Amino acid sequence: MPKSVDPLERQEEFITASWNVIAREGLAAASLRRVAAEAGCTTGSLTHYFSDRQALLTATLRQAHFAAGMRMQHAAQDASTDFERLRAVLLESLPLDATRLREWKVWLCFWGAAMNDDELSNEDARRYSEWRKLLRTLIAPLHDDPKEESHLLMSMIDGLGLQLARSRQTGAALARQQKACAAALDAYLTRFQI
Amino acid sequence: MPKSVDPLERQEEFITASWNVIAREGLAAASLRRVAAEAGCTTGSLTHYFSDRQALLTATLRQAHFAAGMRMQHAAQDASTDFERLRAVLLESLPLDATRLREWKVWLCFWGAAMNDDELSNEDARRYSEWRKLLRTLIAPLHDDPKEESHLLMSMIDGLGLQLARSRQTGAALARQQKACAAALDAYLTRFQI
DNA sequence: GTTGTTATATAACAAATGTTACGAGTCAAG
DNA sequence: CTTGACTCGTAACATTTGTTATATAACAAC
Repeated sequence: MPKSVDPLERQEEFITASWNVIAREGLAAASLRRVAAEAGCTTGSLTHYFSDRQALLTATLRQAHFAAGMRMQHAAQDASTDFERLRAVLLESLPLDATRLREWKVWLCFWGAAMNDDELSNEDARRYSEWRKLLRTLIAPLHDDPKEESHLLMSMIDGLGLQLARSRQTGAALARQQKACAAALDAYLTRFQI
Repeated sequence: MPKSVDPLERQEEFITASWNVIAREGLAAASLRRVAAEAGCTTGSLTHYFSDRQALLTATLRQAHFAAGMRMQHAAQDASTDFERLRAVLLESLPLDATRLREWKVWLCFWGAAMNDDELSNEDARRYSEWRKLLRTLIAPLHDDPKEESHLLMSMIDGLGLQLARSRQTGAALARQQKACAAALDAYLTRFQI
């Protein structure tokens, strides 16, 4: 009956477009018209797949969280020891390359918006809860107080990531700062005898 | 000649109004009309003191940074030892009461906006630089590598503060979380032998 | 009291936004 | 070939926004 289009695939196209607009121009710039233009069509198509601007933004954040979660899972797979598994996931979570840096910057925009948006706040809380759970699982075999340990470690990761996300450095200076953050993480792990 | 009004005082009234609107309804809601209404007047008066919306927001962030800086300075004063001075400043920097929690939430909004706003980004960078400088000064007499030490410590503070700012807890649960963060800071200081 | 500067309100303007409705086009099922 | 569901572009709508201009009111200097 219909035109042969995979709705799921089409939705993801719009989500990608939305993500790119937000990364390049900020959350406020992600209007329906702007996102539709980025996807190469008009609002008519966009509103056919997302009832609301709200729905589009929520789906965009959710998709990003899902992708990040998959990356974490993948990072945990090829590691021989418990410690190496934890370290691999932590390093994967930091914005140490361009893609993840962009991701952190977009997250930062969403965190600000989530202050006054229940849907975004819920999606944020869900991701946060899963991340905390994963961290506790990874720390459990390494420490006898995984709760406090993961609390501190999660805060450290957030702080290091936030620093890089807010940084205005580019090129070599940025790369140096990213290296310093990775080194800081290792220093933390060493001195905390994890 | 003029109507007897202290321009500086009037500006601060608008800055306070802007701050309150942002804290309550988010950065996007801080339109000229909304801020003017919060201050009990119309845009005519507001634009008389701030040429732009940009100027208003930048001034709002700058004022908040100034106030926070003063608080830090004050917290450092009544401390007997170097360690106590550091600890007092760190505790003052965390969102451990309603006022500072509000402050962190607003900052989070501004950080997101600063991703695509050079003026806000500059003001953010200035504050960040001063905060790092203060931390290094406070750590210097306590540790032989104040640079790396302050880097880790600053990240930890950012992470703990961010966690509280993003938290949706209220009432007793929030108070518990705030206590846990203060305790986590102390645990960090102890185990890092600072 | 006259004058000139300042403070503020009102209003207008174009631009942009979210949302909704409508219509044309597309393609598979019958 | 016809029918009908799905896709999507066009367009209209009321709101809201930043910005600017203008007019009125207040008040100090003289």
